This record gives sequence, C-alpha cells and structure tokens, in this order.
Amino acid sequence: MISTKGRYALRIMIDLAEHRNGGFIPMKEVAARQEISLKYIERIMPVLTKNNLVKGLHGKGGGYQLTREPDEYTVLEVLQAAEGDLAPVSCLGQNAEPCPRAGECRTLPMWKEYYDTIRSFFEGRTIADLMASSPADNYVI
Amino acid sequence: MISTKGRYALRIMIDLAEHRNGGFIPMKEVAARQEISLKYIERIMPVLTKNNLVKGLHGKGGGYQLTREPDEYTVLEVLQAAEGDLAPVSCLGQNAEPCPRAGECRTLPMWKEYYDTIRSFFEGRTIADLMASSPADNYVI
DNA sequence: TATTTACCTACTGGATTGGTAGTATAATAC
DNA sequence: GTATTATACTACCAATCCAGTAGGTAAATA
Repeated sequence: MISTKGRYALRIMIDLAEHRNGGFIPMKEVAARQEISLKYIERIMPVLTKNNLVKGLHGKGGGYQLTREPDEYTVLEVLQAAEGDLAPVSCLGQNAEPCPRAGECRTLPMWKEYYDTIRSFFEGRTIADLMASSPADNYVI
Repeated sequence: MISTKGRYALRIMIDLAEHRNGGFIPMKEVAARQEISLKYIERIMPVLTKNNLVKGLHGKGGGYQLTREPDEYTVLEVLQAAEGDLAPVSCLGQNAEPCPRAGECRTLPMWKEYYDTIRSFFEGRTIADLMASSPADNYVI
C-alpha cells in the first residue's frame, strides 16, 4: 500500500506546480491548502530535494520550487523518491538477498510482471496529467 | 506490498493443485515441500476454508483439498482471501471513512484507476496459469 | 538583530508482520 | 474406547513500520 508519505509527496508536488510563479513557495502555505501538518511536510521535503525534484531556499522569501516543468515529472519518480522501493513483494526489493527457491518458484514470474505493470502505470503519468485530472472524471455509472 | 500471507497462500494453493489426487493432502507435506513452517500454514488455512477455496478434513487421512479445478481460481480471489483488501491507498479501503477532500483530490482518480489495474492483473490469471509458468520464462536478455 | 524559513534529530503510540506455543476438537484405525 | 493424526483456535511475542510530534539548528532576508 502506498503510504501517506508518497501520497502527500504527490499532492505537494501538484500544489507547487499549480501555484508556481517563478519564486519560492513556503510550505506553510502548502500545509494550509493541503491540510497536511507543516511538521510532517518538513519531513517529506528533504528527500524530494535530495532527489532533485524540488529546490529549497532558506529564510524570508524562501520555500520550495520545482526544478522542472510539471510534465517532466513522472509519478513514478516522485513515488520512488518518497516511498523508496515500490517492489510488490520483498524478494524483489532493492536489497533483498536472493531467494534460494527462485529457480523453482511458480509465482516469481508473476511478481516480476506485476512489478513491471506497476512501474509502467506510474511512469505513464506526469504531474501535469494529475493537475488536469478532475475527480468528476471518475464518476462512472 | 503483498505480505507473506498472500504469497504463501498462493504457493499452498499451487501445491495442492499440483499434488491433487482426489483425496486430502496433509499440510505437513505441503510445509515440507514449500519450506514454510507448518504452524504458520495452519494460521493461513482457516481463512482459505472460510472463503471456500479449500476444504479441510480432520484426523487420519485428513488434510486439505481444492474445491474446484485450478483454472477456476483467479489469483485475485486467493490474494483477497489471504490479504483482505488489496486497496493501494487507505482512502480506497473497505471500511475507510469517506475523505472530505475527495471532491477536489487531484490524485484520487489515479488511485482508482490503479486499483482497477491491480485487480484486472490478478483477475486475469488463474492457479492453473501459475502451475504452467516457469521461472525460466522470465530470463530476458 | 529579529524574523522567517528550511533542515535535522530524536522520540512516541499504535498498528502490522511474521511468526511460535499450547491446547482443543474432530476423524480414523486399531 | 484408546491412540494417533490432523485441523482449528487462542494467546503471545519480538521486530519493524507508520504517522506523526517536539525541539532545536542553520541560513537567508529585512
């Protein structure tokens, strides 16, 4: 399950995209708009900075800004930055020791395919796509 | 992430399918073959029984058997039985209270689409498919 | 110098994971 | 009816993760 960290990271990125004006946007504003605790946002941002998704500036007039255009961020890279690994099973994780049963495992191929499916899904969407998406799109009768 | 419960449940079902002979198969054998602790398997089976995926019989000559043919089980129903909900975000969970931001959430439509993608993926595969799948299938250069 | 903001570290309560231990219950074989 | 085998149930446990909170530091500006 995608945790709040990943979900909030996406919403923060979208917020920064929607309110970008060339300058820096203080997290206080994002926190208010997104109704996420400022303290918790402050824990999420450093990892986004480290992954070069945003740039932070200290002090008055400071805040964060995107480093690229919204359509240049895939959802995948934002989620991976915030969540770490997106592996659906532990044996496919980054630092998983090789499973001794891998050679005979009947389920491993499916998990790999599943992992690919997940990544393609999120790689095929950008922050710009999310900005355009409206919840009403989804009301299907 | 799919936990061991779901992954083991699948492997147990496949094992029961591969060794089915009309009778009941004791979990002791499955545990040995699959290298899963018998005690842990015993914790997984009751929920599979409750969901009518397998049938258990006490005593000598007892064990478990499938209630249908392997191609009549989708991977989805096995995972759902073992894992409960497969919702990728908490706001889409079974007993999640409705999110007050749902109407304006830019990410909700994606999560719903993602949930659908997940379910289709697992609904499109059966236990029989897994029996046929070989790990070697996946060695791509 | 005061204010604002990002950034860092440590802590916490609660839930989940991945089991184990022990016992009860049911079915069969003798 | 007794022993054996096997499922089923309940309780427990250590470790980890989640979702935050608290408090302080560092940097930039006015």
